[in-house]
Amino acid sequence: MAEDYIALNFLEQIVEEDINNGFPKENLRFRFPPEPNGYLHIGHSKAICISFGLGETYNAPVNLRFDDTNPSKEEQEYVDAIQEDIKWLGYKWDKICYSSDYFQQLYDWAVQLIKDGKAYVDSQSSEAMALQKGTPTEPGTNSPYRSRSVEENLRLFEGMKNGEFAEGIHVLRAKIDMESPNMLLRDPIMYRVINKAHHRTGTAWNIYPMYDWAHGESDYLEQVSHSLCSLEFKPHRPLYEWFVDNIFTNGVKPKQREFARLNLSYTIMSKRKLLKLVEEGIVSGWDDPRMPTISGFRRRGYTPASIRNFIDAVGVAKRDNVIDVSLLEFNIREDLNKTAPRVMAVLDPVKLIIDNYPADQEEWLDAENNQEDDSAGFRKVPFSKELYIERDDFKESANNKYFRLSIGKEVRLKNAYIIKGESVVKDSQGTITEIHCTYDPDSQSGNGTEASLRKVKGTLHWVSIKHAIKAEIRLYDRLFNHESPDGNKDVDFMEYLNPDSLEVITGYLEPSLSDVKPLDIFQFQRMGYFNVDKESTPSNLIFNKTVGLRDTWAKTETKSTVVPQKKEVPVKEIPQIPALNEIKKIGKKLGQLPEEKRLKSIKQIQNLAKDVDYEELKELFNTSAKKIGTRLAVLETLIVLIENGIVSKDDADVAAYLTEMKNSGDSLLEQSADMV
RNA sequence: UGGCCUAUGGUGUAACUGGCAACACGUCUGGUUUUGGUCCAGAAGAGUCUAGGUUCGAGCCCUAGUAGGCCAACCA
Repeated sequence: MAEDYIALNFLEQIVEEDINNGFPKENLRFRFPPEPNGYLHIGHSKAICISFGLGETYNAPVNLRFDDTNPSKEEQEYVDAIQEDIKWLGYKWDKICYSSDYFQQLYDWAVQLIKDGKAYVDSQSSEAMALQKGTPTEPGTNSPYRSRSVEENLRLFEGMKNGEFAEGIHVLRAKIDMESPNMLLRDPIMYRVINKAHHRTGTAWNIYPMYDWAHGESDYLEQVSHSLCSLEFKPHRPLYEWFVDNIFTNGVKPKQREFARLNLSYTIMSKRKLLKLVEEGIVSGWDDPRMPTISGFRRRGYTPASIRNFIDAVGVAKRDNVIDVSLLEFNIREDLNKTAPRVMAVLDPVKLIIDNYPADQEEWLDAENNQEDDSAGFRKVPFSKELYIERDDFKESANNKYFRLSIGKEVRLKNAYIIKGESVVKDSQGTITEIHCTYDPDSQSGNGTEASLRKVKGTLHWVSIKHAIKAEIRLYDRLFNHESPDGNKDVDFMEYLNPDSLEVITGYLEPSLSDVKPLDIFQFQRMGYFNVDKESTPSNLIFNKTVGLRDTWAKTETKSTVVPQKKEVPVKEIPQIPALNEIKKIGKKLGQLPEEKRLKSIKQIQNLAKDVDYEELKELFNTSAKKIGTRLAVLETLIVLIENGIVSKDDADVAAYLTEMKNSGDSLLEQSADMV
């Protein structure tokens, strides 16, 4: 039993428990309930993977339900995009549902609640109602309309439905408890009048249900067993249950449970804010490759597997989290490494001339498509006298940490020959315009000669100038410069926009790339993964940089040049820990530290001690005797306070304490106490 | 000043009815390599927010703090 235990997340444990308690497995049903008012983002993919994932593991149906109860924000475009994204992720829903399908049933139930005396029509302004609602710390007060007769409520509610009232005149409220500590239970609004056409029901309705009234009832109608949502709905749960309990007759009673939503560093996850980026033209659309939307990632070259693996790695729990983008990047690299064909492309070209290669000669050499995949085969790449290589791959003179081309040194041209740097030509500005080299004709890749097997320090990618094809290359950087762009209430997230998030350059590609199709993905060797943009055409090729290769060289290089800049801890503000807490923390291990480290820690403590209040410290005088470390820290702190004249060593409590320490039987304590 | 939730290496998650704090990313070494990629081997990094308590034994249970989050839309 113990060996085959697999760690379940807390939601899986809940389902598992329910099954163990007799809930029939075949009644399991889940749902994903997006509001069609924007595109799905990477945060939604967590919710999708949770509910659809549970569906897969239990072979249970999962509904896709559009939570379309607010006609003023919702559109068909979003309905279509959402479906495409879920399908692309590889999930299949059982039924497509719409909350709007339940408008009539919801209305009938509302009438029933009115008849039961559990709902009433309120006719105050929203301001007046807000006032009566109270605050989180003060109870609310009842509406003067709270005790309207059932008949009047019924008449008014029907009038609302029939369009007899303008928006804002009347609302239907549940009659629960205006004094509840849970604000949501203070007679929540169930229906409001909205005179706007709905994307599905047209003008049939003049009243629309609020989220809380519609959601649980929709779950119940669909017989959803576990309704999983993010943590901010936790306080809604009692309301969810109140509504369901009041209309429940038989069948499965749905159960809401909440998990922490996903946050990604350096990005925002609010649909409202993403919409703003789209509307203000900061990005080209919801699917701009810089957007954290599922469609943006798709366009950027991310694969469904990479996103699902990412979500899997992230886990499910209940605490606030910020996932480092590097985890996402790891997952896309891991997936693409296995599958992406390797090609050669030069993005920042400098001309390389092979002096001893015949001017009129060209060769078509064999190149392996993917060394991670034996079945990927080979292709031909053209080689000639004049090539492009990356400007970064040459230095006139370099130390032996540099594995690339320099004068007098040898490197291999990938899939081709070993060359040796000979000379350079520069323009008047001193910029290198040509690099001249010689090649070893016997060293051709794969021909098995001794020369071809010679080890050289590095290998460069290249393209033959004559054969190269041009392409527009779009390089992306993070959209925001701040780790949590919407984490600061005082600063508008737009201020953190990275002005350099998009760079467009021209790249030179090997000719095998001339017939690519949108969304094809390649590894440009030594550079990164790139995919063909959806706007690309054969006459105007466009590639997106999906993600760079891991680059330990770039890391060591910047490290040695930028040396002193101690990597600034990302802006996340570290709260100032009160000095005494810090001391206690350090003190805890003090007893078991080796001499040298202990002295260092004590120095730290002495430093912090300046900010310690004596009264606070005094409470620690009776720390239990077995906690040597904490006792020592307290003692050292006290000594500083005495030295600074904050407290006298003749003070009764202090003197008693010092005596106790001197006779504590611990050499460290005694030693320190003796110094006073 | 109310209610609810949360607290484990830099980050994220584990630790099954209390039993040597584990995994992944990231970081650092070294090896392999015709990608400074991949792969392989290894290392450092927390003693579980604090203080008490229960227990032979606490990350887990109890009490009290502290810190952070959520809640006062006719949004979802």
